Amino acid sequence: MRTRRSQRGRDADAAETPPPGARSGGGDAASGGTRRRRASSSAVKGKSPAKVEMESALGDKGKNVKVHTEGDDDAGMTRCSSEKNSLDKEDPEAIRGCDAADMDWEEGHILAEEHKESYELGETFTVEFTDVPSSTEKKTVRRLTAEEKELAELVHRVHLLCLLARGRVIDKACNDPLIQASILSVLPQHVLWNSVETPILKANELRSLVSWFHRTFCVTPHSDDRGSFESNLAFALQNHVGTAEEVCALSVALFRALNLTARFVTNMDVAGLKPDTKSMETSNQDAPRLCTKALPSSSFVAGHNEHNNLSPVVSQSQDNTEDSIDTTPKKHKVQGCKKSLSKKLSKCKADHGISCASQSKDSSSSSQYPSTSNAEVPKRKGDWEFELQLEMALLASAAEVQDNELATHLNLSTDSILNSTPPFKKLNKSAEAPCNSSTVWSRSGAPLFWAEVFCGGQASSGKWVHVDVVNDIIDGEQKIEAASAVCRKPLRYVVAFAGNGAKDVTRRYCLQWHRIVQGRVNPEWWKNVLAPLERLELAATNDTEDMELQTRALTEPLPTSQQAYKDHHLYALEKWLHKNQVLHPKGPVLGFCKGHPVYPRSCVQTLQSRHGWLREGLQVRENELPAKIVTRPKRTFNSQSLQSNSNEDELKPTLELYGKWQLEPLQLPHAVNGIVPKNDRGQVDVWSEKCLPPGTVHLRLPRLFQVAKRLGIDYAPAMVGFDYRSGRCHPVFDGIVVCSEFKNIILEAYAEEEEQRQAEERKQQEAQALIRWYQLLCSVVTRQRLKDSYKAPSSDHGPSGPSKDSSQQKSTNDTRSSETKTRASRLQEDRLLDSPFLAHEHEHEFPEEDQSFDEETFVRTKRCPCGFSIQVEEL
DNA sequence: ATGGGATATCGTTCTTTGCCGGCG
DNA sequence: CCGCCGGCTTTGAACGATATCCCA
Repeated sequence: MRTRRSQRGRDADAAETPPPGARSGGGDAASGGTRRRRASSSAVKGKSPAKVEMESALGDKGKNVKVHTEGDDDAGMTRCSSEKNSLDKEDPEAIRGCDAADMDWEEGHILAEEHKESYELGETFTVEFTDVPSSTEKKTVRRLTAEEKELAELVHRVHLLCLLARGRVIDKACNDPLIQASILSVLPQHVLWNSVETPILKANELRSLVSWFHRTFCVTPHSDDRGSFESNLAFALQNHVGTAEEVCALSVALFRALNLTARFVTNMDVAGLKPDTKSMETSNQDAPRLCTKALPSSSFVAGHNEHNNLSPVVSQSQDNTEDSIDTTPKKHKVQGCKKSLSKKLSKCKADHGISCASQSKDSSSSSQYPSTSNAEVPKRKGDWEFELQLEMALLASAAEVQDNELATHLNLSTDSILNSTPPFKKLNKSAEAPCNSSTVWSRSGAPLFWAEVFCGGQASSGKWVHVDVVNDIIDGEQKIEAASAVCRKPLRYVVAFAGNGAKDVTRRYCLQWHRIVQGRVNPEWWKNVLAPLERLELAATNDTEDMELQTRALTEPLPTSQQAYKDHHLYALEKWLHKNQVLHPKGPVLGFCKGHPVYPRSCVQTLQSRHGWLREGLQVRENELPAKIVTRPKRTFNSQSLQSNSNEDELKPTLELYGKWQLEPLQLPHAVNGIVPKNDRGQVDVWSEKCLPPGTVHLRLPRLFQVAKRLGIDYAPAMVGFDYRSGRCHPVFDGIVVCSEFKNIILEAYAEEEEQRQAEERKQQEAQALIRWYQLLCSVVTRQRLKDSYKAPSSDHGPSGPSKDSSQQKSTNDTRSSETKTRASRLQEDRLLDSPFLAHEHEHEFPEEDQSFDEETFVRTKRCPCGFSIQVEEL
């Protein structure tokens, strides 16, 4: 048999709603009409077998016939043709004959002879496409739409503003005198540096202070909100337990209480600028990571060195006896911790509605240690981190030591635990790996909050020093970027808060700016947001770090990856230049990347065609050779322009591009004797105000050309651009171009004419209003007259007004033989009288004795006892 | 694990100067 | 008769950006 295929582009249904199996034929993007199909097929890449059932015209007893088609046919087309077959089943011959010329026919094969017979007999058969989707094509490719991107950016911006506001709240709390005084009161004297010996503070002099802070305050993943951040801080201060944010804020308050210039700094954990496609699609896969996020991450860090417990109860019991060692058997504590962890895990999973096999495995592994050593299943990075954090949590809750000196004790105790739980051996090994700062952070969670203290005394020679009391790190600014990347909280916006203001100090912590710049919002917007806050911050800190940040911005090391040079803000590789870019001058070479010379980005010049520069009011100097010649996009000439346009330059397949250094200001012919220089179409192309011939002005007012025409002033329509409608491009005109000397005359005349026109318009409107009032009043009178004429008889039955019963109405009307009306007009009146518009409190009554009839004019006058009278013209 | 090249696909940019019939 | 206005199968091809895959 053969299946019918509609002509491409004719079958709108096929183009708009392809079946799941449809895919673009041949992948030729140039073929007309492929775009829409491509867009829809991209939703589900790959094919599912399409099955089409058809019923032949002649048969009535169904017998299925399978018809297999081969090759890469457009299933959507085939489907539509089969639909049509079923529609036109009354006369298959007619279908065959009617539009066969418009169809492409596609050969198919029938499997067996008997099937063919049954087809001829006209029975139901099935067309089944056997091109089963290959495993590689099954994967769904879901790309983000512009709308989703826009929404994500909006969320990103709002989140940024919220985080900025949050930072200011914290900064304000750090200035609270009560909090400052309180924290000062618990500070032991011995941790302070000798300010007499060293009047200028150096970073390492903060060491003992930071260590004391780190030992004294425990970090919890979350704390109860007590109404205000100040209250939260007070609570944290009282109990020596708080979130990383609160502990960090307390450190800032302490530094400020000690009269140091300090800022609260946060790496804003902001929602992504681009939607997270992975999280949108594969929530199941990411579920373990979600759980990881929900787990208390910050607490692990404190536990690394400190007596930090997951359970707040235990934590508090220790707070009271800070120097005592808990004598509870380790085993109990560890088991308690296991239970609480597994509880948290199951809660976390329940919260996220996750129920997949892998997770239940994770769950069991966390509660049943012997089963964890399932190393056959390859672990993902997230799982690995999760287990690592789990282990650290256990270590933290098992820890009984007070300070670093007892670390060996800690190792012993954890060893004993881990020895009893073989699955954790592997994890323990990794925990014993060389411990640099980034690995510490990777266990503890990303560094999100820290302080900056201004060290070195004078503003000119001083320096902001990174101080992280949560992790007991001083001057670790260079490690933050790597630590954040490991913890999947990449640096994007590091903002320092002081004096109720804020400042973006990302540059200080970011070594590879080009990596983070794609994740940041439009710099212009961000700059505008921060501008007022930066002024406040500057007033509070009086620092001069801008030079330092700028220097950092300009001295970024050369990236080692070639792709990093794509749109790098400082450096460029020739291979990554855009089509309309060129290196001018070609040098100096700053270095090499995989053998390719690296040039400064400032050497990259963007080129434009002659016409492109013309729009900017510039023209190419004489005798300048094009800086670059590129292939011109194939133009879609219509037949007419092909015929009329004999200019060979216009048809050249290449485009000559010129750089800024080859240009001069546009030189256009001057207006002479009040005549506007026009182009050969009798108009002036106004791409911008710079393109106006000298001595002319562009007046953008409607109907202005009529004024110019009336005054006999030379003018030219101003063509400001093109509009593409209905497949053609149309010039767009806006206003006129006239010589400057006529500007005022024209404008005055225009104003005068406009005034007249408006007066005329007003006059017309008033006249129109009069007419409409007259019509309205007439209709009111008519309505009332009709109402009266029909209400009078019904008033006999009571004051209920006109009856809605049409038969009754008719009978009453019949009694009034003197009034002859058509049935149609009566029905109309019924509607009018029923209208709520006519509802009044007083219903007029017109007794027969109060009516008079004028024989000459056939006008009956009816009078209501209330004094209202109405005249009815009787036909 | 990472970088680079190839490929696919989607969104954006560039292109760049009618015709005809109805109606006031 | 003249001028205005609105409706015409809806431009569509190239390019840039980005995601993904595969391989070294």
